[in-house]
Amino acid sequence: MGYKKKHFTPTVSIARYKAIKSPQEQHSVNNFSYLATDAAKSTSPDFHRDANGACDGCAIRHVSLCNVLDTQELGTLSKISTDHRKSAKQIICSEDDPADHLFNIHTGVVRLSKMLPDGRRQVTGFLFPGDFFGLSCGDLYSFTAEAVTEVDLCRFSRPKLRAIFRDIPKLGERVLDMTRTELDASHARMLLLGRKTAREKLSTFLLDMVKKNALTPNGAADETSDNQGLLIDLPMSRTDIADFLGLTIETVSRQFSLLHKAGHIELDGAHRVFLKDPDQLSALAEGL
Amino acid sequence: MGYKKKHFTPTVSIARYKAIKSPQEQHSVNNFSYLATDAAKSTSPDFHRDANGACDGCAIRHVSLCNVLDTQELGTLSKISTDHRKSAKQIICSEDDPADHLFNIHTGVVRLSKMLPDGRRQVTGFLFPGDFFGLSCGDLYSFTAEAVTEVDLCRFSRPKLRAIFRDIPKLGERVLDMTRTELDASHARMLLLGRKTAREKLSTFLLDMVKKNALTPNGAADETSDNQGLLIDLPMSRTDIADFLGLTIETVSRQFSLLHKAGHIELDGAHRVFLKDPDQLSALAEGL
DNA sequence: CGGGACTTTGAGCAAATTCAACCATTGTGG
DNA sequence: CCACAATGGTTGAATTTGCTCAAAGTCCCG
Repeated sequence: MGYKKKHFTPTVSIARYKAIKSPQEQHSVNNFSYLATDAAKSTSPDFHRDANGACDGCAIRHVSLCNVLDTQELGTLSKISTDHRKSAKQIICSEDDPADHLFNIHTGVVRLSKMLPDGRRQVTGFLFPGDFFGLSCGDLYSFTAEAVTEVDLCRFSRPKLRAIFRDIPKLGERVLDMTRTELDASHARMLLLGRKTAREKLSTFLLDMVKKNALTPNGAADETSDNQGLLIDLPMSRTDIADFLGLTIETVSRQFSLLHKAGHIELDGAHRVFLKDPDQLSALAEGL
Repeated sequence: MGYKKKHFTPTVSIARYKAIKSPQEQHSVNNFSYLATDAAKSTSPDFHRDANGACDGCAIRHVSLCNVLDTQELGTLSKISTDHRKSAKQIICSEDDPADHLFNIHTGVVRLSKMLPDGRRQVTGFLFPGDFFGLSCGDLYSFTAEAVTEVDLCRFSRPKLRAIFRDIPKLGERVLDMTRTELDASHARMLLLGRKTAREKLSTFLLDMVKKNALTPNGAADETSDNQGLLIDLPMSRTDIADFLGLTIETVSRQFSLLHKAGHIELDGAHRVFLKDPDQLSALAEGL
């Protein structure tokens, strides 16, 4: 862990550092259908607005930060938001850029990451529909956000949103609650990064993804009849998983193979995993 | 690195898991004078109250969450808080205990940590005067808090505080700001835990401690005249540092020695460090 | 001055990394 | 439509960082 890159390859690292700014590469990345509602598949950027431009019909209203608002308040909020679509691999915002906007994820998966000057990367989180990001404390983003799949976002201007927080205190409370939840999760991940073995890390990750899959609107965490096993989708690449867990792609790949050989999981391609016994995996995740 | 403890030694681990509940072992831990105000050295638990029990004279009022309140609001807050003193090594609250209280640190240093069933520990943070903790999102604490030095705390009942948040929205805003800052810091630490080498970890830690020392009331981050070098105190043990950085005590100790041999630091005992060239150390911390 | 807790240092080991080769999938251009 | 280049994933061999085990040195309080 924390092995320093010895032979620094500028092309690769700079490519990763600046990521891919060009908007045309949307191919070759799995577009998990469960991650998009039918509405979101339209070409219109106003994917979740009704005829009046209001958010009433938003599919993720019940899980996102808006879920504490009544229809009228939702109207106020919808007036200061605009909708945006990003294709897979596109950058949404970059570390050290001015933090002008807050983003709320409608469909798709986003990854947040931080980088060291030599290109070593840490993925600090994968975000799913209903999650928001961009509420940095400073004036600059402290992370880079990129689309893992095709993503639909609501974007808010930070100054305007701050004013609305003043008018609707319960919105601030809601954001505080969500931020606290994030902070708790990040402490759990520190335990993972600092103290868990590769096997424990991957087991923990798979179980976390079960929860995220379950939160997805069209919920894909398929549970077989009597709770024997779970099927999950992993939209992100092995590189993303490695950078999330503080490992290399080789180690991640090997641990997948080992979990398979040990009879804990089945693999259907690289992006679909069946957890044969979640309870047993949960024990592995804790080192038991 | 997430090496799993091979030879499980129950006595040690259980001692660490349950930590030391007995209140009488206060000896042998450095009591850094700069961490305590004169008032705090009195035996009275109401160390920062004036004659009316108000917080007007509180030495950390300007850095703690109370700094957005006027005198009257401070009065409201002081009515629902009680003061507590903990000696070094005492537990303040335990993981999975009901989260009834929020704590605000007046003097001293607190560590938050999480544990795995076999005793592996991750210190998720060191807290200094003005910091607060205990605002978990669930009903149970998600961490254990222990006194590193002798500590003075204000304690608030969570339900009562929640009511006050409703009355004084700017207090909620303030807490959100502080929580955001915490979250940013925790993302930076994920980068440290997942991607930095032992030397980079320790260098980063030392520089972080400079900032914390500077925030301390009697500020001990002594800066020599023309910015050549910084002197810092490290109240925590090598074990604490190791568990904070995801390393072993041996590795931490060796890295201290190596930084010394390389001419970057001077050591005065285990708990006082002189950083000869902070800028150079800062480069080391980033892997440059 | 003595004993316990903490820290430092040394020697060998092992988990995860680096380097390298091979395999699978997918999209492109002839 | 197929060959082939490109991207991503898997597997193997050798290396290395940081860990484990062990012993000696410090510091501090009683």
